[in-house]
Amino acid sequence: MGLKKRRVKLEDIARKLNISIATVSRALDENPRVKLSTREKVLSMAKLMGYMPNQIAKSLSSGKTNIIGVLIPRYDEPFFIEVCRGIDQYARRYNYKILISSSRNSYEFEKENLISFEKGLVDGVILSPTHETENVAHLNELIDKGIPMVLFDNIREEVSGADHVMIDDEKASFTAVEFLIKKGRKKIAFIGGIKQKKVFQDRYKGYIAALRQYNIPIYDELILHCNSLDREFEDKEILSFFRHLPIYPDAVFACTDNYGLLTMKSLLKIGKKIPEEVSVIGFGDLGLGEVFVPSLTCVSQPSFEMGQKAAELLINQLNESDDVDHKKTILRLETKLTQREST
Amino acid sequence: MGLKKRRVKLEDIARKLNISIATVSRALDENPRVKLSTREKVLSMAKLMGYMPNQIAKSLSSGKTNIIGVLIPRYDEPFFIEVCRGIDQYARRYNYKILISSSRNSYEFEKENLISFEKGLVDGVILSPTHETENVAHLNELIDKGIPMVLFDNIREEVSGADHVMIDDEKASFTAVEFLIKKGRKKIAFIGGIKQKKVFQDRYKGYIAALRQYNIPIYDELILHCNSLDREFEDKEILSFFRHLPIYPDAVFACTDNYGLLTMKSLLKIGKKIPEEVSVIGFGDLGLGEVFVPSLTCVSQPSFEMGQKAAELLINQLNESDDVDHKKTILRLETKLTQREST
DNA sequence: CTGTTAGCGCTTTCAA
DNA sequence: TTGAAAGCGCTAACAG
Repeated sequence: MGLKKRRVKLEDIARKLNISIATVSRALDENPRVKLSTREKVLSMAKLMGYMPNQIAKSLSSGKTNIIGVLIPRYDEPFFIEVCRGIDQYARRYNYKILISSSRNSYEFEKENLISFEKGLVDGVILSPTHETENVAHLNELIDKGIPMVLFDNIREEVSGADHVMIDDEKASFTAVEFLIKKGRKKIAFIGGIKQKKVFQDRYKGYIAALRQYNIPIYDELILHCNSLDREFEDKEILSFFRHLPIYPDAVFACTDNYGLLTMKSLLKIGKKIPEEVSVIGFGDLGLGEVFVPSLTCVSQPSFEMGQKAAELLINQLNESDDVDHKKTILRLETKLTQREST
Repeated sequence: MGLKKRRVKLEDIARKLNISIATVSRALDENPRVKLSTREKVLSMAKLMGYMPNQIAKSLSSGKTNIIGVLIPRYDEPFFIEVCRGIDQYARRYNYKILISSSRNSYEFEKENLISFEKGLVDGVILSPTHETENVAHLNELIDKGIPMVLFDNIREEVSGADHVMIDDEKASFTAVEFLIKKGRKKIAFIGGIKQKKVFQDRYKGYIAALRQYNIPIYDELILHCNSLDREFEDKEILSFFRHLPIYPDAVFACTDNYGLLTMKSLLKIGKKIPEEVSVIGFGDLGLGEVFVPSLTCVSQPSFEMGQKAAELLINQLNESDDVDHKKTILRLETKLTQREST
């Protein structure tokens, strides 16, 4: 207690062994250019003295931090957490750590966070731009400064220097709505998210495309683009939507699981039977839908895998030599429809 | 493109302005010992040249990284994410970033992660030990090496050098069960978590204490200590428990919200009416319980605040001078019972 | 108010 | 196979 022992460093080991710092460094690196006996001496002395390398010094010297910056729009969205888990799992294998930040759905915070990523703490960045992000100059700037980037979820194809990981939202939605149609549903409501987000635009397109293809009438009154960014307000917005419908849907396609659950909650409140009177499909599939009674049929999105793939792409970029121009990769992952009790 | 511009550094600005690096450094620091005109020159030149400080170099030189390491047992538990949000929100105000890792409920991974925290990347650590963690030597070791630590959730009072943030689990449970008793319930089941976790032990104690105090019989058959560490198995374990009960409870006190939801799901499956035939109370309160139909009454735990407080305590420690011995703080936060439809 | 200089702990040429 | 020494970019003590 109190006797704050100074950290052991290479120099200490070197002195103890009467050899140079360079040799100690090499030995610890398992560099074959060190005599085996020397290496062993160093290794055991290091252990004996409780040597612990200084990551910061290493980074300064090597120019690599082995940290990946991850920027998500919000923490309280299981999808993003799941993606982070995937990133973490993959990154860990390659000795990278992840530094997660939230842009809290704000373009300003996003910029702020990216600036802090510019300060050399991270080797690369994985991010999902906020819905507010119209101008992507800050992203391109970062890339120009030589910081590799991978985008996922709300991707922006204009960012030509970044890799992209996505799903085919339009197709997935089409399939989900088609499924409802084939079950004989004719008045299918749509609960979408913030219109500025590409994923929501695409899911809407898929919905419309399916209705068109099967000649199902499109009722504007059955379409809601949920604008709330806050759990609490989403709740109210959706409940109020279902309370005041002029015509009643026999199915609902919701653009997220959470919307799907809130939809079911609203319907149950109003006294509708699910799925007898109304079928409901969600989007995401992160465990919540499974617990609910009735459990929620939904488009299963490979969130964890998205994270893994994003990490893989980023680490690949990090290993590319600096002087070849990066050729952009766009990865489209598969989704599937998971059928449960709500349809 | 391609022309990977070298990063601007202090030296570049200094040379351009024909002044010393030190002056540039001071000017950028808003150090008052720099003539105003010089500072302005430096500032505008820095902006002009697109200077961005190198965080790593700063850290090496200053001995501070402004990073807080956070170690949680798992990511897929909203409680931990919420705590992280709290930490993040507070830390951010003091210019700290957080580096989150998961020990994946394993003692070995916990040790591994702590070792990586020893490498100088973080200034301090906030953690919730895993249930497997019996020996806490690795925690004390880290503290001895001068790395401040704050424990939360599954705290270990033996770790005398760390601050603790907790709630009074026993009291909170007592109150919850008492509430059920006062509603006239007499056969109250208990769904607990891993027995090795202090929080679950305490919640169990509170449950027993309440029953004793009100002379309610304790049925061993109505007590389940859920051992699963995995969402999927928890589900099965609980469903099977309720399927095979010899006597039927008129209330259930579940030690987490998730258990509460799974309990309701099981009960609904079996055809029980909630709350008419069985009341259910959960523990945590992180939004899920609110969506479910019926919504879940539960003990509201201030998760976000726990994070904030943990960060506050840690940052306080970081600001203490190194040579005074740290006096341990134990913070106990308030819980409350949030009544919803399930009781 | 400003400059000089010695580190921070490690990596990595270059020589020996 | 090893060592000496020059950085990596920044801070801070000291001198002026």
